[in-house]
Amino acid sequence: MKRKVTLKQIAKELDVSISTVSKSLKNSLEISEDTRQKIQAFAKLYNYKPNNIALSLKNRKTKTICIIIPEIIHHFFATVISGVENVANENGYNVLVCLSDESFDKEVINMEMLANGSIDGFIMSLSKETQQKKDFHHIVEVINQGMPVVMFDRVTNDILCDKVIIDDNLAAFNATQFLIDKGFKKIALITTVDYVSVGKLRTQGYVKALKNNDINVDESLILKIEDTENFEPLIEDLLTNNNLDAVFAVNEIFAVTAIKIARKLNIKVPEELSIIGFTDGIISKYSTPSISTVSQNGIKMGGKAAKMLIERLESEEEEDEQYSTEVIETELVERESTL
Amino acid sequence: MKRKVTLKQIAKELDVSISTVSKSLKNSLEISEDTRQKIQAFAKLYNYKPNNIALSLKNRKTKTICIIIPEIIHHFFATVISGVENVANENGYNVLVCLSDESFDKEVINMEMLANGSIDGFIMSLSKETQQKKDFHHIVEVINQGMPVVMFDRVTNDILCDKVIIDDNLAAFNATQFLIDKGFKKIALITTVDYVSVGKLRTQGYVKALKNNDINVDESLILKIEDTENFEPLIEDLLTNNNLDAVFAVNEIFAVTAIKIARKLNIKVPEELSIIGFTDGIISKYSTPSISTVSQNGIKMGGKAAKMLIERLESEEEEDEQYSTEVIETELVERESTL
DNA sequence: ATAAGCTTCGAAAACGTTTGCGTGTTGAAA
DNA sequence: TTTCAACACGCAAACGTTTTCGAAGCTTAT
Repeated sequence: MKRKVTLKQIAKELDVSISTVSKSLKNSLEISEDTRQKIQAFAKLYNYKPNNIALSLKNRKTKTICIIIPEIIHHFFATVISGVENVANENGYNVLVCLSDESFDKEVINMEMLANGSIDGFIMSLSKETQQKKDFHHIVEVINQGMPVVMFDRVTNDILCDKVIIDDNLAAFNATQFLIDKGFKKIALITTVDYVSVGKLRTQGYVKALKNNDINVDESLILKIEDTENFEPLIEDLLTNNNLDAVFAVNEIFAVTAIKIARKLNIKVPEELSIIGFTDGIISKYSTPSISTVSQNGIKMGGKAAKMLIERLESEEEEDEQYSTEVIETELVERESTL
Repeated sequence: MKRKVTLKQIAKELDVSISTVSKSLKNSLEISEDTRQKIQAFAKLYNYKPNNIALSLKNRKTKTICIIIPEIIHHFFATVISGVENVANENGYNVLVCLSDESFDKEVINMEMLANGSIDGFIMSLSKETQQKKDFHHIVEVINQGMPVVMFDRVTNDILCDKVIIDDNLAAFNATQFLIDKGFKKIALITTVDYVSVGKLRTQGYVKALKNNDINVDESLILKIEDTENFEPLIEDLLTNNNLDAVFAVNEIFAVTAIKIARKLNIKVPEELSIIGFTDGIISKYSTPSISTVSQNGIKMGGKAAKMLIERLESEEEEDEQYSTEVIETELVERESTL
């Protein structure tokens, strides 16, 4: 087992100074052709690679960015990571992944732990708990230290920084309008409780679409699901007690569960009930019937977030303080669950 | 914007030496009560946190482990990451995620890039291309440098290191036996090409179960799918041309696709055809009918891998060279797709 | 032969820590 | 008054780089 070789060891072995070795390896003209070649050959032989940690310390940048997400097993977040990884790698950055598990404390701990020079910047989506508490001091602190933060998907207006989102309101509006255009009147909404920013926005879009078409907003058709809840009975009630034309669900799980329950109740999808979901994940694609859904392109979202972060990192020093919010366009993917 | 405060700055401000500050913050008895308190108060006020990079350089350990996986959008790998993250965090480690995209080159680049002090150890699952080429020099090199590597799921016997796997052969055997016990004779297998280690093992388990029960192994019932292939027509042929009793698929996608095609061909699942999948992901759970499947506990697998790696890191220097292979037990989850 | 100008290299600082050891000051004991 | 601990603190090295600057040694021109 041969440990990593350092400049110092090469220098000693070849009886030159450390600086000569360093310069030779960077092909500096200061060093004579002879010594340069000799040193380079030796370095190659021993497979010299500069120590990244030392470089990080010297350059005060780690070429590492951290992405903090609530859950990695949500397909959407996995795709975002994938997008981040892509453009990060292209630019020579590594990606540290932290999971908040929807917990405020874990989010805080992670950020504080890494804000000490370990990484160059954050990409993050807020945990539910953080959104509920509306406590963002940890993020403010990090930003105040001069570390750039890019928020995506679950963002907040209380923080000034770069953001990349989809227009949840508009996307939900469009999905609802799509159903209305099919001639449906009794359209139910299965959504999350309001403190989840995206859930709230999607609810607003749904309501707006109904109102725009002079359809009465029937609160009993709006099912707000608490996170921990066993929601299947609730959906079953919703489908049983109302003679619905269609359902708009703000995520895949709700949508596919609605389908499952419809089947159980002998309600034919899409013949008797159309269903639209949100998030174009594996479930929507492979469900039978496959689910029409609002596709948020996670890869694109992650890629954009990484790009914004890296640009801010490289531009450096200029302190734009001109934060921007990018909106990733969504797309309605029509599949089998809608007429 | 106040940049991070360092020992040096505190020292200057309080007119003491750097070492006094450092020792005070570590509550060293060398320093008088007075100075200690003064310095600690000052440090707290300015929210001093030691620079991790500097510590990493000094200690020659980064408290970061890297997990290299082929794809993050595969639910199984996402759960493994989740498991790794859990126990890593518990032990004060961070997790760097690298995606090989099933590419040999990306795997090599990632490893070489990080083997220079950036991380303390690797957890990895081989890319398909690497398995095909059987070129593991990059892994050998890393290990030879004294950096521990733990392989999981897609492993190879050509490398000596800690491993955590499931008994793919046995799990496939059990799944097949389960179908045989139901009285099925014509059992098809939908699997991957042989160079994917787990695919090969699962195929072997299937064959072994048939032979064990004196059932003729009909090669035309074994469908080996190339990665890039458009496999739907192949599965359709398989289902059309054979009057099958059951199908064993080595992953979720194959299983759910088989269901989809069966529905299209008006073959009722499970009444006329039973289907068992592999990997207990969301698809299996939310598909209709939901899919009976061999569950590999990704969380457990990742957790175990992280534990093994960290133990090796902390034991340190002892150079056990006693590598072990942990087998995570699988479980057959019965759902609606089997009689 | 000497000054000037290259070429070629090394010393040292810097990044931010930790820590063994040396040193100066104090107080008390002799 | 001298001596000697104990106490409180600073120096400096080390981790592995990069880079500025200075200093040799050599060649060339005067």
